[in-house]
Amino acid sequence: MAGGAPARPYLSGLNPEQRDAVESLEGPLLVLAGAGTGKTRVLTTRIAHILSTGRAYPSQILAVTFTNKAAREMKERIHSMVGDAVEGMPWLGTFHSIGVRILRRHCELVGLKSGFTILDTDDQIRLLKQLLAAENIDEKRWPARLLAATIDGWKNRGLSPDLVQPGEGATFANGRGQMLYAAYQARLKALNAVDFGDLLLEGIRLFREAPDVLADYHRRFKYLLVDEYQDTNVAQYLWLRLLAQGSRNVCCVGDDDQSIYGWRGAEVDNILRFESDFPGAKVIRLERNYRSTGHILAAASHLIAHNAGRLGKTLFSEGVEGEKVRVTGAWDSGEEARAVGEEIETLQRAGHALSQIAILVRASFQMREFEDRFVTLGMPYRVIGGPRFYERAEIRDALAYLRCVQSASDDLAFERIVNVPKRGIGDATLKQIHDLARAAALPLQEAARTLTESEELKPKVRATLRGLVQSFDRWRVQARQVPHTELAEVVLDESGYTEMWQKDRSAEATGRLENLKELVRSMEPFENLQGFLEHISLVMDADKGAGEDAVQVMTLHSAKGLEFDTVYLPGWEEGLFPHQRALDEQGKAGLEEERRLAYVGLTRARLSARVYFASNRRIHGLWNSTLPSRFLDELPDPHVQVEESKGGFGWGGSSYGARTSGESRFDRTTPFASTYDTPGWQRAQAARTGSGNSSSGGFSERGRPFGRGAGGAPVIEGTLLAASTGPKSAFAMGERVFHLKFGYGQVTDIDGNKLTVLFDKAGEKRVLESFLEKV
DNA sequence: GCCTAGCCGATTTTT
DNA sequence: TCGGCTAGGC
Repeated sequence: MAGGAPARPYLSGLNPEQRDAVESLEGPLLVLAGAGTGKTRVLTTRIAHILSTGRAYPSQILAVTFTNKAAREMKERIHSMVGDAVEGMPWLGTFHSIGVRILRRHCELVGLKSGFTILDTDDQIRLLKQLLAAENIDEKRWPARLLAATIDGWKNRGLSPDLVQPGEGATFANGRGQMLYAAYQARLKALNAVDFGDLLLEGIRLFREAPDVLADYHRRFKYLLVDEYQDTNVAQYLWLRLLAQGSRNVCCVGDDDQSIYGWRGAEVDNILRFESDFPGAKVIRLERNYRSTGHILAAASHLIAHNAGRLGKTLFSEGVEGEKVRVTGAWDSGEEARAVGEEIETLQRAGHALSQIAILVRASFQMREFEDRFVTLGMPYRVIGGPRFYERAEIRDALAYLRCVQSASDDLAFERIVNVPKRGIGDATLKQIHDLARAAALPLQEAARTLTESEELKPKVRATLRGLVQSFDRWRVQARQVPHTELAEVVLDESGYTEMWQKDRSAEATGRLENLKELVRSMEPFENLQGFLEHISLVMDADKGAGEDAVQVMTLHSAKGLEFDTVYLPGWEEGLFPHQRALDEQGKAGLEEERRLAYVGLTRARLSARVYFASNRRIHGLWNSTLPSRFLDELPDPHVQVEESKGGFGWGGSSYGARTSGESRFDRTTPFASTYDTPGWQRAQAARTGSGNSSSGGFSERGRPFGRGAGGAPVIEGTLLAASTGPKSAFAMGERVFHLKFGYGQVTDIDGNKLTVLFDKAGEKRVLESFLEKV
């Protein structure tokens, strides 16, 4: 086979480094893949290469990602290269889904029974609340959330209760943290349940305590691949290292400059240490960027160069220089949103696809202002992130019902729905059920049954509780007779759950009912209820409405791995970005992670990156005067263009031209001199709203100083508007031009900064001048 | 057992 | 400023 060297079409089109990364199959390999350097392509091609050279069967490849989305995409891309062979890759998935898969096969070895349940954060917190109550710990002072986070932190670091340092265990509830952790683990075992952290931790324990099991996996996995290695935490690292000790053919792909999840346990150290962890490891750097234009790449590279402790990469591109990174100051967050909204309208009129425009914010509260603006403008937008489908209350309630049907011993599920919809079974009754359950060592459902057979409950409560228990009995019988989707409908109807939302007059109720229908629909591909439930806790994200043409609004964190033609980066102000808390809690490390976040933001842009900052922002309801982010000063002059916000009031600082040494480009040169209730401000407010009512605005009573300096742009709106109409086009009719996406073409019409170009390949398009290069 | 007024806290998020 | 959660009244 090797001699015949059949044509390998998938290898063509790879650059030399990428090709090296694909073909270096033996031994440990670290691929340092900068932003936009074709990392996913390398991973998927490598798998295709392993398969098509016959070095391993699909079932002998372990490929791990962090998110289901990444796993799905990888699967799709491999499929497009090697076809159905990918169907035989059971070990392509997230750390957690592979973790469960392994645990399910050997659960008895770690003290779990088959069919154990996986708790999500919500269940986890309810469990911890019970523990805290049992220990008489004031939940006000020591919230269950905090304990959950602490325990998660320990699990992320691979620490079981006995390994937690006594000093650390003392941090929660006056030294009872460790004890609570141990108690929590004991409760989980009793419930035959695990949480997300356990999926890895118990796996590690399994491998350590059952060497023959580990050896079996060593024989099985000939090749291991890990995506986003910079995001792995200690537990994932340990888990992986144990598995990789077999073949040692482990390939980790990542970018230390894009490590932005330190706060949830990711250890950049894992990637920095790779070479010492895996002696003889080969390191390949992917530095050729295929995504962004020259100015954007240069700006991002200079920014990230301010971080110490990097492995260091120098990204370069062979593309056009493109447009400079634009930095725009706005007076306040409202003006920021208005300016962005206006720009997007212009782009839209020029034929720019809205789905190729993204607004990336540091914190989700920033989204609101943009949403409000878009609603006013009638601009289609889509918020990415937020509560996911399976996290919604109605979905979890529905799932809890189904879990109760599936397993009469699922206490957490029973507890969740015993009084949803309200049936008059309150805390007092629940406590009785609990007490009996504990005393008789029964599941809650059985304890409830026993209780209804006694005289202890009031007749009314007794009847409803008995009704519920009998319903579950009935549904369990039906589960064996009707398809699981039908069963779900029956359960939701007969339990009164659907009715509860039908009666609800609130705005969200219709959406919730929709979601319930969607849930039932999503059950269809599964064979039975059990199969569905096993899957649901780990893999359930509805990627609905991805196709529509709308502006994408999301946090910087959720933008990682994505790319857009035009990216807006608002809110670059000290305190917000870098975020004050990151600085307070993590110091220099926090600052560097924030800087990586800025780097991630900039490198999402293909053609245009537009940074904004506001001089005034409302935080927790109070107006604060803010300073431009230090990151702005770290953007190199030659690649940046600084502007005042159009059609507004600017940011109130000096003009940016005169920068003397040591001084920020954005330092204010004039001290605060005025207040919100100056005639100028009121006139401006009136002009802006068009109402002419000078008492509108609502800021005046605060009497905050504002920083409009004499050196700033003119205050009168009209002046700036006139200026923003812009100079004549730099292009001439008939001129040859280049566009990064459409290629070469000829200018056929000029309308301000919007040009019509007849492209050689793409035909006639209306495009913005800034996307064009002279040739 | 349910309803509602007041209090507290308010980055980032996957599984 | 706003929303989620808790305690206390009915």
